[in-house]
Amino acid sequence: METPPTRRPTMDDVAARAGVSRALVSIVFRDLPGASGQTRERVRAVAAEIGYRPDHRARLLSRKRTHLLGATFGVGHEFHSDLLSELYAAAAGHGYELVLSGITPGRTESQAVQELLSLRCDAVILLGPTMTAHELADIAAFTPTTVVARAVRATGVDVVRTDDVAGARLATEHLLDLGHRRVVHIDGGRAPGAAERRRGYRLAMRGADLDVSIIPGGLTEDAGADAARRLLSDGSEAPTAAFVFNDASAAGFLHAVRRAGHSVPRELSVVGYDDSRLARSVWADLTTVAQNAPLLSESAAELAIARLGGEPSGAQMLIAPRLVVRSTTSQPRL
Amino acid sequence: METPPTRRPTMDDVAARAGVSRALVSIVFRDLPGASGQTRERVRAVAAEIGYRPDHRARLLSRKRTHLLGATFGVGHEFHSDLLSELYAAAAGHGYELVLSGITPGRTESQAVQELLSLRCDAVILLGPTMTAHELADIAAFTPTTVVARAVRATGVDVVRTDDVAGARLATEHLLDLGHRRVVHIDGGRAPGAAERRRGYRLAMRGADLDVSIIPGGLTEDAGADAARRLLSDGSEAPTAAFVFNDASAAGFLHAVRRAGHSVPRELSVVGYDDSRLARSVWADLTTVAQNAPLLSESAAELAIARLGGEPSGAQMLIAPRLVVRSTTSQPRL
DNA sequence: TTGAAAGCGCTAACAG
DNA sequence: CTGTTAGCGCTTTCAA
Repeated sequence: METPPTRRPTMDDVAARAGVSRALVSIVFRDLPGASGQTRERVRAVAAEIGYRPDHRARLLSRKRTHLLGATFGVGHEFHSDLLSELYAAAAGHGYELVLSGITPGRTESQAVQELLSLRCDAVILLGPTMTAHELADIAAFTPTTVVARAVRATGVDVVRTDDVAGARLATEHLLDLGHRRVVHIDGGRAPGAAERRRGYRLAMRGADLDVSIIPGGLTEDAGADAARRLLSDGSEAPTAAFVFNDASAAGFLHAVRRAGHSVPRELSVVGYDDSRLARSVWADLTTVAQNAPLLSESAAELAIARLGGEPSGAQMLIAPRLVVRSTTSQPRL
Repeated sequence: METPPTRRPTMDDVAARAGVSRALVSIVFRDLPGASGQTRERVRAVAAEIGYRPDHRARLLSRKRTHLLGATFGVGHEFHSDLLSELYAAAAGHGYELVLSGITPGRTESQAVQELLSLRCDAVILLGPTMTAHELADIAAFTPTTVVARAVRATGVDVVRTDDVAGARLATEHLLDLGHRRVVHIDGGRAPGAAERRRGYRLAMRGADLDVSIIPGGLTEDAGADAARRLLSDGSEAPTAAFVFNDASAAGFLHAVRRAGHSVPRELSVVGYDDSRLARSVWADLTTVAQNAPLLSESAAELAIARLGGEPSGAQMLIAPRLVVRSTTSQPRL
């Protein structure tokens, strides 16, 4: 076993040892034309021998374009993780590298973005940012900026997001198609996407000439459970189906409903939103609406890169979601 | 609104405009002694005015130590997310910066590590790596390496992990303390940690002079459900409690048991492992064993940094887990 | 094909 | 307190 060298080998070391110039080594490592096959092999062999790896920092510094795509994401946010996986693939597919910057309770969105900017990322992709349109515009003034999964209009920023109106329609119309007539919506209050989902629900109900009934909800299991309790103790005519803002809330809702002795889907059908791990669990096995993570990511990467190519900004791209039918929906009991 | 400049301002621009030397600007931005309060203010003001931000790449390149801590993690891995949050805090607390490198289906562990190495991170922290001890040793030969949440012995690498033997004992003894005597363990096969958990279970049972009964399981809900079905259809005397390898498997187990008409915890107590989101859901509300993510992360960061200070490698640090009692365990029915 | 020279934007070590 | 002088390890001309 080799003893660790005091200094990591540099391109010069490789060049010297291989008996060529440093520029040549650079060419070989970037797979550019300008070196004979023989030379290439020799250079690579020498590099491997002395354990040389190109220094990323130096490379970035000397290039005009860094070919770095920066992405901020919520650490622990399930959906962001899905997006990141695809983003890695999309970036690589376009010859870019992805640099991550996580947002945690102790690390603000702004800090996360600043890190990416000081690395001189060519463009930044922000997953579900919560900052103001103004702050976003400030960032976009210096760096091509693409926002994913949030509806905003800010000068200079591109937006890619799921068509939540369509998603809510999909969910609601699924219930209507099954024959339900009294369908309620447990909403997400002021959460991002909540307004769109209410709208989609309303459109579907009105389209079928049915009464709209929106119950205040939230994003958590507790919120869903609360809504269920209120709904069940309500004197009015009981609904036969509910479309809930997201999976977490739907899970709480589901649990409370079953707890109260009602059978799902026999007495009440339930649809969630997000297709999260929870929705897929054997217990919930929830009918839900899935966002198209691969397409969202691919589109975001493409938009960002297009901007680098001089494309004008301001795109607002809507991606269609799809319905995932599981076991919490069925025809209403006669 | 200002038009975006063609070229980002550099330290020289700030220096020129503030009428000072570049070195001074550098001092101001690094908060080093050697500049008057007045000068500091003026420099900062000018910098803000022309929109200057220090260039990270250049900074890294010129420093001997990069003060970068690299971390690889499984994108979408819930527990890794917990660790990352804490790692960000721990790194910042020690004056280091954290660089993330994600592992996805399309991006191997090795690629992820290589990226960190080519950024010249001072040290790398690998969350639950699956590579061989040999591969780990190869990395550690060049860069201080700390492995988190996996039991390995590789020359040059430090390891921080949860004491799974203790965790399994905790879980089993909780059941014994409640008065259970027929306690089975649904194991995790060859998964990391499975051997330790079997061992902890065995120790606890033998310590109480009880019969050991280990049922082959796995890591998924399906595996847990399968194990439950096998257990229930088994002719032998039914157990009153089960300690399951992890929360996912426990959830599947739980569901299958209830499906079969048995009441949890009245007829059968269940304990999981991990304290995942699933365990906390209103539905499962699973008694489980929680790893100490903050301490794991803090320890990993400290070990890594200690190594940079010349500390010898090879530490094997065990962190104590803790029991989280929820609603799936109770005294056995009389 | 190859080599020499000039940066990229910063930090570091000294001399004023 | 301030300025000068070297690099850090690579890419990028431009000539040979």
